[in-house]
Amino acid sequence: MVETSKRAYAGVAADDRRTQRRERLLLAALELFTARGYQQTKIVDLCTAAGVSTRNFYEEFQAKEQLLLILHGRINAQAMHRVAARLDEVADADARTRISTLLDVFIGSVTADPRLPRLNYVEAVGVSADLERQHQEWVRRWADFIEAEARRAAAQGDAPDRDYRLTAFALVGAITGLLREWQAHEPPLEAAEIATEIRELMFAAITRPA
Amino acid sequence: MVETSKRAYAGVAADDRRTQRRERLLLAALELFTARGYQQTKIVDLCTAAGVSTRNFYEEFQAKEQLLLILHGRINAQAMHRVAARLDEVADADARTRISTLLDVFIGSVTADPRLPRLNYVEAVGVSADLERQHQEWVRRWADFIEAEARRAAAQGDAPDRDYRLTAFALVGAITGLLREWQAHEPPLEAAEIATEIRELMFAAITRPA
DNA sequence: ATAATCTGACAAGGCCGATTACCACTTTGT
DNA sequence: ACAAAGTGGTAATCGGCCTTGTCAGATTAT
Repeated sequence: MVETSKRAYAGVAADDRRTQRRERLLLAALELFTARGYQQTKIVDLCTAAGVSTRNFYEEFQAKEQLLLILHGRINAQAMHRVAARLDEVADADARTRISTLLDVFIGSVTADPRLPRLNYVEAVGVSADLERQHQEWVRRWADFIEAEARRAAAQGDAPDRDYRLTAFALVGAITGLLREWQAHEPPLEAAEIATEIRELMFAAITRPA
Repeated sequence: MVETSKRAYAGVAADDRRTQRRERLLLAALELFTARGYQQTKIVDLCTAAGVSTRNFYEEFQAKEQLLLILHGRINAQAMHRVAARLDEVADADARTRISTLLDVFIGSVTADPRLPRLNYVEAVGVSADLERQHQEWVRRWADFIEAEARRAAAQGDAPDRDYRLTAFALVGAITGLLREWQAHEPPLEAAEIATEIRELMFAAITRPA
């Protein structure tokens, strides 16, 4: 498809320049998709903002949707990576501590930049079947995560022993909904209050009598 | 813009035929938007499915988006109307009964046809600024509703006296998330189980200690 | 220095779909 | 029955934007 370049150019290896262009295009996509909307963003706009030519665009990506898929995946993957890493550090803490940690890290990761929840919970919705599949896959993973914590709490006697599948889905929805609201609400909501609300809600949901 | 017709035609008043065409177009829109996706649905597709000409389309609507706005508004309005009516019937019941009623009616109304949640929670997301505004407006109304029930529960001593604003938003998100999952999940989820989960979650969220 | 190679800007081609002009046909009032 | 008015389908127009071809200039190896 794209020929591999043979030699360095402008002092930088060709591959390096290509990855730089990729990143600049992804950056521009995050900015424009969330500012004007995904549909409203034209490929020329992306290229102008990224400082590359339309020709370059097609050397790196097949279509606009690919940018959205990559960004959506990255945002989720980065958040999950951070959460998992942090949870490892509190491996043998009690349920309440672990759940608090999980949520603080997640909310912190996604509210660091308002464009992140905007992209994931607004712009990336209903775009294509592929994107819907990817969304569902991530919802499943997050639900697995929450379910595992609930089971852990149950094993420690802090929660009843029951099926937490739907509870996990509901909690993912609650988080998503609050973050979608957060990035659009006027006047602005406090990220810290969102985190508190979610923490209390999740704790109540898990410890409620079966 | 559109001239008012002066006299009856084909045995039916012109206005009647127009409203019939409107309804057929809206029906076709609900079907096609949820089956192929909003963006993928072309105006000619709508006209073919509804059995009207493209000419007729522009006599009734300014643009495709208007159909989406109307459908989105209708689905919400109808659900809210049913919920409100039903809640009036149990005006002096206890908090638990009222919340159960609220949720059963709502979930029942929206899961009666899988296309409804699909349209409202997938296809109508991130389409335009107008639609986002309308979405936010409905989220606000539903949150008001839930908040009012929570306050009522607090007044009856069934829940602590605190600020329920964020809890209400979170619960709207939980419902939305579960319904979005419901309409896409393979194998299918049971609407009744969704209703149960939401009921217990909401009850736990409201009665949790402040 | 020069040929070979690579790069990026520009613009033209081409497609798709929204919008409207036209016109043949149907219905109604006299 | 006939003229006036209303109607709806077809097809042509129009514009936007994705996609790729071209070419002049920059860079490198010999």
